[in-house]
Formats: sequence, structure tokens, C-alpha cells
Amino acid sequence: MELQIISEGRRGAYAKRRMAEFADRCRQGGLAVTPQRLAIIEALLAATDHPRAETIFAAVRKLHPHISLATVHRTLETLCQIGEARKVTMLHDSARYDGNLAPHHHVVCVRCRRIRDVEISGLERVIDSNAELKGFRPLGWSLEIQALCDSCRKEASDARRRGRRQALK
Amino acid sequence: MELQIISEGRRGAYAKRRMAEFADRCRQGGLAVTPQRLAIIEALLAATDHPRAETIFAAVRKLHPHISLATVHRTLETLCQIGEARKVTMLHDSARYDGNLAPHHHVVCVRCRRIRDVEISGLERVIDSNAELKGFRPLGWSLEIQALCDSCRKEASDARRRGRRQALK
DNA sequence: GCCTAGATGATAATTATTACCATCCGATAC
DNA sequence: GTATCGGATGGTAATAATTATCATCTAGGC
Repeated sequence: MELQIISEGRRGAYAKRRMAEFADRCRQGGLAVTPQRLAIIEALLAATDHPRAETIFAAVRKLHPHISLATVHRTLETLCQIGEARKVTMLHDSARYDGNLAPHHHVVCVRCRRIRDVEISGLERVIDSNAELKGFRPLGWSLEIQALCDSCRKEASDARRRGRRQALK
Repeated sequence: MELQIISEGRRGAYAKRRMAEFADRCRQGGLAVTPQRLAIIEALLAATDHPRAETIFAAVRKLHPHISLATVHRTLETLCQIGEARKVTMLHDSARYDGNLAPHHHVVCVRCRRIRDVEISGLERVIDSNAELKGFRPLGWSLEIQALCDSCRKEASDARRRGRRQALK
């Protein structure tokens, strides 16, 4: 299969630089530089709407009809793992509800997905004085702090230790 | 079917007050006060872990084996609509990705789910000086501003107008 | 008690994502 | 350039979460 770089279009300097770095950063992460990965990162950099896998799939498909949706899903996750993309919706896999109506925020463990309430004051001031929301009328806001909880931190370091031992065998 | 109030247990004063208000607030919202709804809001108020529908289902089921998972899903959404609960994961229905690695935040239209980047400075200071994250080691944070975008605002008000006309017929 | 709109339970359908596996190909060593 | 090999891909089945459908039931107003 042969894929080519999607049209230059009106990509910004940022996207251009990121594309230039991309191959190296893949290799640094131990990943092969495939035409699919190039097409997907390029579509992601060209988008301004924080797309879902399906949207990227549709965009990439126009030029490369053979690409598979599964590849798009996999690749987007991979890009997040090597730090080339971010998942905006950390807790997207199922809806989580909160009965606490008082204004508050959340710390989320990135590993076990436990969520705990946090109170933070003074946010309102920072947002009001700062955010330019042209075209959007704000209704509310919520801060999500990504974190590692103590028990996950312990388990993660144990796993690393085991991994190292495995690697030495 | 007959459901009863889940054991008093160690419900806080907050939950107690909310339970007391609940029936009235349902009627205000034009909703029937059913045993299922009582059981679900009570389970939600008793939980501190921002549960998913399945978790509430499991909790409620212990005392009320006949309740359906579909009812739990529907009811949780309904509770959000009348303002008795919040969905912590507004954009949970599909994963959204972002190629922009620079630190930034998001405004999300609650209607069409468009997401736009916002830059907000000074957040770091507020969080560091404020948040008590006992047991969690922070890795990053992101602020999500819920909003209504201009075009959705227009459509929503058009729809209301149509609705009123319908209602007059 | 009776009636009706709305609520529920049971289950099918839909949607997003992941798993699986045969085949392919990028990267490295020759 | 060729051979080799482990990771990557495409096609598709499987899974998980949620929503739709519809027959039945019931809360709330009379």
C-alpha cells in the first residue's frame, strides 16, 4: 500500500513543524513510521475540532480508501502513548454521575479511574478575567486534575520492578 | 412493585436534605415520584465514587431485584435534566483527540459538542495553592468550560419559538 | 375506584471500541 | 539489493455501553 502526505492546504507552521518531527519521535518511541500513521497524524493536525476516530477515518479515507477504522482507533491511542496527541475525553468509556450539586471539581486517577471531589476557590476570577470565549456563552466549568492515586502508584512501581526482573532473565 | 428507602447507613446531612427535597423537585419538573427514582437517587447520594449506571444498578438491585438496567440509565439522565445530578463525563460518548500539545483548555458546546481551545493563564497558581489532593499525585489538569455556541443558541431559541406555537394550537 | 400520561421491564438494536488473526511491510543486518 | 523478522495493518468478529421499542404497569388527578 502506498499513502502520500495529504495536501498542504492551510496547515499552520505548528502543524508543519510537528510533521517534520513526527518520524523521529516515532522511532524514539520504537514505532515504525508507516504511511497510515503519517496520514492520521496529518489529519489530526489539520483538524481544529478535536475529532473522534470516525471523523479522522472519514478524512483520511478520501485519499486512502483502503485504511481500516480499527487502524485509526489503534493509531490514535498509540499517538497518545508516545505523546504526539492527547485524548480530550479521558473518562469517555462510560458515563459517570455525581449527586453532589455544590460547585466542586475532580481529581481522577489515570489508572484506576477513581474520582474524588476537590474544592478549589478563586477559579471563577481567573476564568472571567482570562478566557476569550468568542461565540460561546458559558454555562459552567469544571476542572479535572489527572493524577495517580497512592495505591495505583504503588502497583505501578511494583509492576515496573517485576518488568525489570523479567527483562533481566 | 414496591421499593423501600435504602438503609439509613452513614448518609450525611446533605444526602438527607436532598432526599427530603427530592419528591417536590420531581413534581416541579413534571415527573412522577416512583420507587425506582427514589432508590436510584438514594444510591447516588450514598455513593462517593461518582458511579456509572452499572454500579448504581448493582447497588439498587440488592434490595430491589426487579429493577431494570435501562431504567437506571434513563433515570440518571432524567435526574441530570431536572438538575438533581450532574454527569461528570459530559463528552463520554466517544473519544475525542487533540493534536495540539501546548497547554490549553477547552470550551465545549453542550448541544452540538463542538470543542474549541482556550488559553487561560494563572490556573497553575490557583490550583497549587488551593487543591488538597491527599492521596493523589497530580500529573496534569484540564479545564472544561460548558457553553452554548452561537449557532446552537440561535437554533435552541428557534426551537423554543416553534414549541410555543405548537403549544398554542 | 377509574383513567390516562408517563414510567418501567424485557429485550432488540445501535454505536464505539477492542480482540483476533492472517497477511503485509518497515527497519535492520547482511 | 535481498533476506529476515517483529510490529503494523485490514477485515471482521466480539464486547461493552447505551438507546430504542413496545407491551404492561402505575402515580397522580379526578
